[in-house]
Amino acid sequence: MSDTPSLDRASDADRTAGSAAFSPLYQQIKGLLVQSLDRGEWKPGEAIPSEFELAARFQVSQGTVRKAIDDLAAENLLLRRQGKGTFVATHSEAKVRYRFLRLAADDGKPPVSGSQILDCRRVKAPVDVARLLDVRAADMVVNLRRLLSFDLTPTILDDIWLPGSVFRGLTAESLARYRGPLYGLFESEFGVSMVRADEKIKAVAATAEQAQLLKIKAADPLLQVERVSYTYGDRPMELRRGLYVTERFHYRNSLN
Amino acid sequence: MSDTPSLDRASDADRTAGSAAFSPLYQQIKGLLVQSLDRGEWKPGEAIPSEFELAARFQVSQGTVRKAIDDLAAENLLLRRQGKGTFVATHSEAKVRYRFLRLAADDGKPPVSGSQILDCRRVKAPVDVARLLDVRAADMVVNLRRLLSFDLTPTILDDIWLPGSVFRGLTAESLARYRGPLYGLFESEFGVSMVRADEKIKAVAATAEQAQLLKIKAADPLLQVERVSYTYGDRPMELRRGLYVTERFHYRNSLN
DNA sequence: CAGTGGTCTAGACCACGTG
DNA sequence: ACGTGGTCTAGACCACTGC
Repeated sequence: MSDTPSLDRASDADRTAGSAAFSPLYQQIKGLLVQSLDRGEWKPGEAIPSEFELAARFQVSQGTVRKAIDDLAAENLLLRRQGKGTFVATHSEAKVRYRFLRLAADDGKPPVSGSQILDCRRVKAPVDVARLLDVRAADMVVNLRRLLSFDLTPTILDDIWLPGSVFRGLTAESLARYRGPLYGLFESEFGVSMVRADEKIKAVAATAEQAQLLKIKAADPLLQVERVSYTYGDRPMELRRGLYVTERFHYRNSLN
Repeated sequence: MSDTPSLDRASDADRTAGSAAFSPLYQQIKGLLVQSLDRGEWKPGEAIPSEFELAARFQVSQGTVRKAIDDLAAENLLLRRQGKGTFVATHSEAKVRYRFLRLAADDGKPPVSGSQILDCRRVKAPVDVARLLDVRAADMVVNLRRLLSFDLTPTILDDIWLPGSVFRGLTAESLARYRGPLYGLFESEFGVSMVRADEKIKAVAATAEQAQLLKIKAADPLLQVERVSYTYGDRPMELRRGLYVTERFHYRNSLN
């Protein structure tokens, strides 16, 4: 456990020579911290060891550990709290949920939301899904369909795909029992933390079936959002295709 | 010019007492740097003084200046280039343009783009525009409408509003002559650097007029993007309402 | 070779949260 | 009172760029 991990601490000669594998100490520390997060050494919501402890473990100065943590905090993997410690980010926090739930009411009032599971099956991965989730086409995936309502109005129709090898035991029943964000369930039940996601957004016309579920008219405009979510180490863990009714809601975004 | 700006350098006693106006030195430096950027002391694309020069000017250590610059680089106001210096970000760089142009081709090929100015007028600010641009309703604003084509296909219909006091002398003629991104023109001709923007996105059905301009059918789905852009100091400088045809293009986004 | 930003270290002190 | 992260400083050396 507390054996010293091997750092490519280049000698002065190595660095001068510009060895190919050179990378700054703090980035190597960063990698080791992500590995620890990935293997669940510290769980979401828990505190990680103090900067001085980590400095001692890795045999570097506290300042170097600090720079590694600064980076991970900027990437929202960790959360610093002055006087208390540094904590593993979790989707239980409102702040994190907000990063992944971009639909907001036009009038600004936070809506009351409800979820209805339509379907939950295990199937062989379609080729497009397999490609995006980086699994083989023969592999099993979980396909989950649900309808989210905001203020009792059907608003989001989600079609979700998950690698079957990771999400064993995920059933419509366990989902129906669970209250709260799906990503919170993934964390607590399957040890999968979503850290980052890419989205592709289009405007489309509702099909008859979609319109019926969302209680709108066929051919009404819908926001189509295709999301690929990644866990530690940039491994894709979820493909989500959502259709949003944007009559009284909008997708908010910040360009920085 | 080189007179020492006044820093609220709290005495040890002040800091212990927890004076209300306390803010870390590096944040004060950050503020001073933004002021210099705002008043055009260093123009987009130019290098700012070295860390040591700034440290001498502000009477702080180089490390403190570094932290201020780190923050501004993270916010994309500045751009560090090892061995060369630190530069003021500019919309002439592809990297910056990409942050503000989110529409990408589904097949990944970068499209050839063209712009057609439909209209450029000065009018009294409508109330909603005045509110978002933080100007009085009696103030004049520039209203600019244009049609962007990607690969010769009409794709974006923009309705742009700018504060008239800042954008004097902006005419359809000067716009027609200009090649390149609008934000580049704002920088070079009006000294306005766009740094950040907020967007609200919906799916809507095209009106007959919109459909005609975009060469689609009436009621076809369109991506409606309302953007407020901010310059240094979070001052709103542009309201842009865009309608995107997302038949062969999509709006890309990253959730971090 | 000189100048720039990048990394790493070490130490002092402050602010915050908890006993 | 103690331990945490936050700020500030000072100095050494590395990597990259351009003269």
